[in-house]
Amino acid sequence: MKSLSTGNADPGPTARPGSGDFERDVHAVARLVPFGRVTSYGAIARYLGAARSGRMVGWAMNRALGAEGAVVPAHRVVNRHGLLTGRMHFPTPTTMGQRLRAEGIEVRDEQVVDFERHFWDPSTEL
DNA sequence: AATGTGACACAAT
DNA sequence: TATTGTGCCACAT
Repeated sequence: MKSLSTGNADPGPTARPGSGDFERDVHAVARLVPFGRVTSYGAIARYLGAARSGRMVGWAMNRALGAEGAVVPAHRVVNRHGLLTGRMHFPTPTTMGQRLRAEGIEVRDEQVVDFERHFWDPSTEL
């Protein structure tokens, strides 16, 4: 019985099945990125079967920051060039680079140095 | 309801 | 080689 007065409980925005799975999957992979390593949006998207949906990965990360930025190392996710494209979405534009440096990753001019050396591909490593 | 924008990536020109 | 256009899907206006 519902009895719920008028507006139901409303589990939350975008709580529908399907899209929520994708987002959660992205978070799962992001958490699997080892310390001192980085991956790319495209790599995650491809691993999930959405090779051309890198943008959605970014959106999922954005949500992670507000929801559980502490458990989802979004700073380890950069674009395919190793560029810290998502730095503007962090508390401060420098947070992303600082965190990477704290993990021993060299960051130069908003870009990961030796990106390939630190690159972690879920399709290959996982 | 429709249009525009976006933490990307790739093909075509 | 650089630029432009397209696909992807969700969200903001």
